[in-house]
Amino acid sequence: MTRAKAKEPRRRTRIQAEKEELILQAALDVFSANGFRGSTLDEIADAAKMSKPNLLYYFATKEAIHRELIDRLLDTWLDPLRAIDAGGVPLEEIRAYVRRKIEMARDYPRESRLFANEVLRGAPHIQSELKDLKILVEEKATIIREWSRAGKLAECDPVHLIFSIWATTQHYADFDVQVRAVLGKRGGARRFEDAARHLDQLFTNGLKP
Amino acid sequence: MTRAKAKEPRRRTRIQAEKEELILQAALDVFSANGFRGSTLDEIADAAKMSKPNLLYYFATKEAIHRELIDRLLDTWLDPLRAIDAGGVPLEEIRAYVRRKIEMARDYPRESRLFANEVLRGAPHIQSELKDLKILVEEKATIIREWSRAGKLAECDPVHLIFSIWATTQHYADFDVQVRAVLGKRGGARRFEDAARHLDQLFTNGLKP
DNA sequence: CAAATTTTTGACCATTTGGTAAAGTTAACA
DNA sequence: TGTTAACTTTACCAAATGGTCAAAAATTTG
Repeated sequence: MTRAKAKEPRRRTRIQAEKEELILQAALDVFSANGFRGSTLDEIADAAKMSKPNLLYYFATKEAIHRELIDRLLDTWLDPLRAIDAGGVPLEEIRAYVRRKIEMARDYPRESRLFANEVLRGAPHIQSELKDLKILVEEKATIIREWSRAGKLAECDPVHLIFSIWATTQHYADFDVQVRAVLGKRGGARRFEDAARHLDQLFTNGLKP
Repeated sequence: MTRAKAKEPRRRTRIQAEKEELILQAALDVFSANGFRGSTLDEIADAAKMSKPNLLYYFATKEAIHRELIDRLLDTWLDPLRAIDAGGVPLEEIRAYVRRKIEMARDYPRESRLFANEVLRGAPHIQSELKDLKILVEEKATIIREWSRAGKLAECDPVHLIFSIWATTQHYADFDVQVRAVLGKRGGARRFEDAARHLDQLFTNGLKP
């Protein structure tokens, strides 16, 4: 007995899996560059090399595509933060977190921009996710606060510290055009290495000579 | 003799000045929240409480409104950076720059978001301005490099340091929704003060205990 | 292979979009 | 105050937009 009722939903076909992935990649390009409202189904369909009705065969609405992208994004976006280990060496844990975040900015710039776009316009689609985020941040902030209290880390506001790490690292994805314009030729491929070295130094020692 | 030729352009009327300002304020609200492509003339007209054709009497196109906003923005946006003084006390100059930038994020969040939106989507309208920016950054980077060399400041990559200052401060304007969601009640009004204190500490001393 | 199912297409639609034309209304100045 | 220029409105347009539908083409399955 393989399938009892005809009404039972068929399992996803090979074509479904392939085309859905194709669409999501195309949509990630378009949404991350133009934001939700600034993107059109025609653009996404073009980028995915299929007709608009064909695209709408796989995703019912423009919102549905966007939602799927956001869901996938948030799933992995916070992994580096989750990985902060209360049992580790405090300063090393922070430095490793910064390193992981800058690697994400380098490897997933479109995801970073998708998220930035969303938050910039008031996070209309991720209100509930922001609550989870708050909980996670508070958990890690407590760990960092303990570290400071124990003298393993300089006195600091842990939540604002996390903001600073997000800001400095994601900057290299979100403001990439500006970063490359300012760095000029020098910015070619080395920019993420240079950034990583700079941030490591900054977060560790600051600027006091 | 008050005006020689009839063809000579009349000077701006009171109504022109008022309405143009009204439109620009409305457009700043809309563009900073939705980006250029995501904003509509109808929305801007609504926000400015006038009809769309009336709005187009003052600005020929949607682009014209946006351009005027961008021009005004860039005019003052870089003042804090320009103010860095080679003759000042190095660490104090940097700290003062951070302070000025966080004040701008607090007082001009819409402008910050307008700029962020523009850069996020590849800076299509400010290519030439990015060149000026590069020149200014290089000028100030040279100063900072000298300070480091003279032992007045820790060794650092000056350009990436400027990026870090931009990122950390503008974060409070661009990601305001997220910042407030994570801080919760505590974030009410104190968030900019707390951020200023935190950043001062971070950029001065880093995290090493 | 043929039937059943999935995928793709082309033609279409209502709404929204940026923008125009022309006539009507208000304000300024002589 | 009357005329001229500035301002505002109404009605409108062509193109783009998100989305639908039915039929055709391709694929899977018995």
